[in-house]
Amino acid sequence: MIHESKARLLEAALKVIRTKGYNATRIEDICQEAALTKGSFFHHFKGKEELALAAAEYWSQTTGELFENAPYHDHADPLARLLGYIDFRRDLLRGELPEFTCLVGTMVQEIYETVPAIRNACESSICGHAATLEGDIRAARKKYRPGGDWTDESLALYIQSVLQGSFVLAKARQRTTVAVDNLNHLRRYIEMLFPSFKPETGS
Amino acid sequence: MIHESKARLLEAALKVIRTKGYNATRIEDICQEAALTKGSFFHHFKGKEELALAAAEYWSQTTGELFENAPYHDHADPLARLLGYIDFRRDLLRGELPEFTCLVGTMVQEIYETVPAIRNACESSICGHAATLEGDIRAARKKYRPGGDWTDESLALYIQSVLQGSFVLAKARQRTTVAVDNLNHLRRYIEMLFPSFKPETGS
DNA sequence: AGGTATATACCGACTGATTGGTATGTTGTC
DNA sequence: GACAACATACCAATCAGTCGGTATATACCT
Repeated sequence: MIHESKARLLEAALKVIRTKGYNATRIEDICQEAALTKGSFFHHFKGKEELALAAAEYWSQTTGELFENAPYHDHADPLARLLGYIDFRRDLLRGELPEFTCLVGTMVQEIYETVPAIRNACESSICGHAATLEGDIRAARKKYRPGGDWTDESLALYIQSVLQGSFVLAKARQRTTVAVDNLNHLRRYIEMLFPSFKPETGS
Repeated sequence: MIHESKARLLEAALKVIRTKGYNATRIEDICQEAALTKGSFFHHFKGKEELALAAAEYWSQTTGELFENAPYHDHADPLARLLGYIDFRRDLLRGELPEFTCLVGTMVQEIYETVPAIRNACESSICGHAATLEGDIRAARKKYRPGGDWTDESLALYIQSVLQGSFVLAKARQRTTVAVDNLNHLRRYIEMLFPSFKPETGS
């Protein structure tokens, strides 16, 4: 089991980095947010970069669990599961921006050229999550045989791109509505990609 | 007319910020890139924040001109112009990442909560650019009368979101292919949104 | 033409504040 | 007493911003 103070530091890191970005985040900001001191911080982490790696790992795990346990998996139909994922993502767009924004998407923009280790961690996190959608996409394709020249992977990554872009625009506009509208566009696209699919009644 | 050294500093700022992000960019990095000194920098700009605002303004202007003079405006059909824009954006995805990546999209992720003035400038830049698409979208809608519950503005912003998200994913994967695939998905979506449109022959 | 005043453009040494990281504790627990 | 978990004082490096100074150009006066 992970130590409580370490978990507090990681939670604090998520909050501060998602708010101020990685580079502007001072180690003492995180300590303050976690109500601990630098002594404790450097006891648990070698330095800022190791924290970022741990935070990305922690992020992958916690969000992974969130999506694993999400209700959209209950649909019998694979395409319904995929659309359910979109709806679930849309429902997550609540509260303040740093609460629903993506940690690794924020970090990778800053360090993609300068800190390869963090970039790799961000890539794993994003692409690993995208990969969880590929099974349903493949199954939906097999079932509904849609046309079009695209791969399962490219659609999964497209979905993630729309999400990441929605966060950027939401930050620029300081409003959530753009993100909601975008997910509605995305949902419509996926529905149109599978014209032979008839949506179930109900939510 | 803008002073040559000031323009050099702005160009240098674009390059460095797009590579390292805003916060990690040191004023001396920019001076070095521009082959000038801090004395010159502080002669032209009050400080880092004023530089960021000037850079955003400069970015809006130069990219504005690029798109104004782009060939996609030559199409007679408004939807062909919109699709031409997508193709044009796809053709821009050449060279190294910092060369085709968006300055203001990069900056806004870092400072959206901490520097309102820069955030406003980024919002203006992105939304101002998006607004240049709305005319063609509106005209295409009038001409082709598509169904669906969406607004001109939301589609324009969706297009920008896909672009911004593509940059994030491209940075994470260190490859351009994701971005190209995404624009192909986006193009397909727009084509499907307007089912009564028959694409012209040719490019 | 010569002289001088003023402003712009630029240089580079310096400073003060910040901050990542360290070193040295102190406390609690097995 | 040994070690983990934290605290605190401190150090060294970095960097935004300052400041005094130089070079060049233009304008104005005599």
